[in-house]
Amino acid sequence: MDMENLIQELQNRYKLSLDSAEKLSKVIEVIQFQKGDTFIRAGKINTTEYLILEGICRSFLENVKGQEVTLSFFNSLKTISPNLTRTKNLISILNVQALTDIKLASFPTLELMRLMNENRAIEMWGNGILQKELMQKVSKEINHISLGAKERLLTFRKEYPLLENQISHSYISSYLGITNVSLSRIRKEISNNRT
Amino acid sequence: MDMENLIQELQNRYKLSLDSAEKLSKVIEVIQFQKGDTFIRAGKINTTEYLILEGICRSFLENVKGQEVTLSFFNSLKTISPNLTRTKNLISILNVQALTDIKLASFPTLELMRLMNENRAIEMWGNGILQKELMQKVSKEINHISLGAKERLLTFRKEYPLLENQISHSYISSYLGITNVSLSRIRKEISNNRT
DNA sequence: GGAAGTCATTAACATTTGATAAGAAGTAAA
DNA sequence: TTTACTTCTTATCAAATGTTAATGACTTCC
Repeated sequence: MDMENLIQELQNRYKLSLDSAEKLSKVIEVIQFQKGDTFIRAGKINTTEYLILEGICRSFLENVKGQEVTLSFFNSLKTISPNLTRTKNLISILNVQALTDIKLASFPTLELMRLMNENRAIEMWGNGILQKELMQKVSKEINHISLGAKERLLTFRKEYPLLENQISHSYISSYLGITNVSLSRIRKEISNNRT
Repeated sequence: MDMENLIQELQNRYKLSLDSAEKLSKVIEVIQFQKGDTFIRAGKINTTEYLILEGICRSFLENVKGQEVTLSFFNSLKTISPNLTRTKNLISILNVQALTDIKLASFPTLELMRLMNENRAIEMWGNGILQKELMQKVSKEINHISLGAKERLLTFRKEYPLLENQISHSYISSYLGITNVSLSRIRKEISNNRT
């Protein structure tokens, strides 16, 4: 993505004036991580906004048994905001990890808030992100309760097309809440039925 | 609950001054519903906050198969989750139903907002409760993915003590994501092991 | 008190998913 | 190319959960 497109993206995404978007673009730092890197950690302070330019990430947490549970995936042009991950005191409650080599546009949340200027706008922006996330969670919860593993995989494919061929399947199974072996079995069942 | 306690409850819950809490208490309307009544409906406008004085409610939604999925329970002296967390553009995104005869203290969300502004008590109050709600959802999601039905029932019992003896079990099974028959079987297993 | 209805339990069987282990396919390093 | 390593697949068996149906307990209504 070139600079002009990026500025337009910022304008749309954060409802900024052209002027503000240009200012924001000046403080943007493009950073890269390697496949496997966990760049936001639960329990650590996180005050940076990320826009994915290339690659795929996941958010995850450990359960009581020490297994990692994948909560959601982020791919190109998705944002990862501290609004999603942090508590009041700026501490992140979840981990975010690169599943491929990734390139991110990053900038301090504070800078964005400064440019948004009005408190009302900042609050609505943050609330909007959270509300959207909540609705997604409700939807995932209902899916998970109502559907069997096979149907959940089909739903996953609709929601994240292509992803199944781009990342390790263990992340997908921990997202679906099944074992790797079950995932493999279900993949086979589905492909057999499609014949 | 007498008026004095109610006012104190409002103060704590919404971080209002005594004065503001008293003002709020003046616009409170106490309403009653019968067991089974669904008094907040998905898709309908809702602009009201509720505090449960007596009884038990649940929030729920229909899944694609037409079955009702219970999202959470609310019992005495809990607020039904704040309007902000269950509406989008004033439209409710879920149903709330009385599971016993209930008595509610209700007041307009707008009035609460007005009083909060007056206090300038908490900017970002909404952000805080949305985040709290989100964390609860994340926690339930991880539980549901990581634990078997028996462990989920035990978790449910810790989170909602007594509830199991006060409401129809079909609501509990639809909350846990299992069938009524499985719930009954698991109850028996647990009580046998406790011997 | 009896009849009808609802709900929880139990049983028998089917299906799904997990656990373990072994093999196959792909990838990276020597 | 060989070796080692990881990941996905496949097979077998065990455990958990769903389905269906019958029964008993309890309420409600007449």
